[in-house]
Amino acid sequence: MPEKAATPGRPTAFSRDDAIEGAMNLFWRDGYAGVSASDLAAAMRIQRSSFYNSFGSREAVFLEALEQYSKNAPDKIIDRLRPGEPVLPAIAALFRELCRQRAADAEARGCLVCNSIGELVGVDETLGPVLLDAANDRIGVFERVLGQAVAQGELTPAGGVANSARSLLAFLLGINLLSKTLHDEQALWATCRSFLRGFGVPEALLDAAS
Amino acid sequence: MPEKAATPGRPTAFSRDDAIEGAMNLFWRDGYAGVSASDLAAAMRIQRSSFYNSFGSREAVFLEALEQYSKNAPDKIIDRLRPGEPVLPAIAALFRELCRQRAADAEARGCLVCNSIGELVGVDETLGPVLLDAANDRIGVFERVLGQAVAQGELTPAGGVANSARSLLAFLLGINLLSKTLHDEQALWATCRSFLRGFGVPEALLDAAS
DNA sequence: GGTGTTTTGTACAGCAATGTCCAAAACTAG
DNA sequence: CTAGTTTTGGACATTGCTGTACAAAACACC
Repeated sequence: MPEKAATPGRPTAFSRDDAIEGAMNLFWRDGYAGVSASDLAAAMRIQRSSFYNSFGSREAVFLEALEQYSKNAPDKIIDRLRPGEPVLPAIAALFRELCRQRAADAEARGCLVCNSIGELVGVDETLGPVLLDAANDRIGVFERVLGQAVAQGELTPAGGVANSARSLLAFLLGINLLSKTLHDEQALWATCRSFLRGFGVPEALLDAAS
Repeated sequence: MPEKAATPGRPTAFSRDDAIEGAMNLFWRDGYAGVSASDLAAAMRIQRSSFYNSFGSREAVFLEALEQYSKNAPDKIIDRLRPGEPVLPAIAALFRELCRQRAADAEARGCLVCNSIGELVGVDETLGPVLLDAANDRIGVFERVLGQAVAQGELTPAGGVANSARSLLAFLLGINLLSKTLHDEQALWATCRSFLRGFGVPEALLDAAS
């Protein structure tokens, strides 16, 4: 029961969740380096002192924003896949939904995680490894579900499951980047179809996802 | 004959080409926002005033650095393709060489153009459109050579040449991003092979490129 | 050697970001 | 009402970056 926890002291004048949401949208559009503590405080409509008091640092907020982002990311379709469930329709649905969301974003911000990998891996001492782990986790998930697909007879990847998983992630990263320059949903989806066909997804499943 | 052009006035105490090269390496590793005019001047081993005098702005140097980068980029293999020449071996060679270069980079900086697209498109008023054009140009080149491949009977892309070109670019962008987190050359190449196989490149050509 | 031209070193003022500090405010518990 | 706790608004000093200005330096040409 998450009632108001009856904390002592003066209550915060802002919703923490809304603040993180606002921070996430800023990072998403302008990147980590492009957002200052002042920007964050302004977006949260609080003073900088309150910001430092409640969050500690830009870094900490970024990590919370990343978690917030991951909760609503299109990839959840894959994460939720149970043994026995068909895999390929979920993969097709993932890309279909991705195209929808990326094209619907008027600011064409792409994917927060992909953007951050490009910006921070190898550059930021603390955040870099976090994003590296995120990438590797995703490869792990893909390997798992692709293994499941093979076991269920949906797929026969010639180069092995591990390489298929990595190439799937590479294309996913790429389409997210490409969505910054290509805003037409149908063109994005047609591009994904082209890839997925070669990947081994039957035409009928692609049609079904359309 | 590019002799010393016998200019009037005091000669510059630094090599402009070396300076651009140094700037490029900085932008490559730290991104556009991560490099200040002071950083650039320091890397060029000149004063900031000389920097402003010779280059004008960070933006101008970045554009020159981009051109410098493009001259040595792995994609040149494709640009140089002539009508009549086989296309698929060149594509395989492109990715093979890409894996080599990305894995050889101890700093794992990925691709300058890809990084910059992620950082600047939709964010920077001036540089964003430049990078957008670069992406579209690349799609154009891919369309052209894929059309050539079809005409020469090397390939039969089911979804059409345009979508194949875009998916090729998407994967290229993705593998460049992925190379920031995956430094093993063989793993990268195996990932590319997995993609290229689905793309329609015969196994024999992939073996030949290895 | 003198003149004209361009780079160089140094300095300057303006601006924005950072992190910290503190008194006042707003609430809870007793 | 009082005591304890936490947030808030505002202020502070520090730092780094920006763009410009200017005199001195280093060259070409005549």
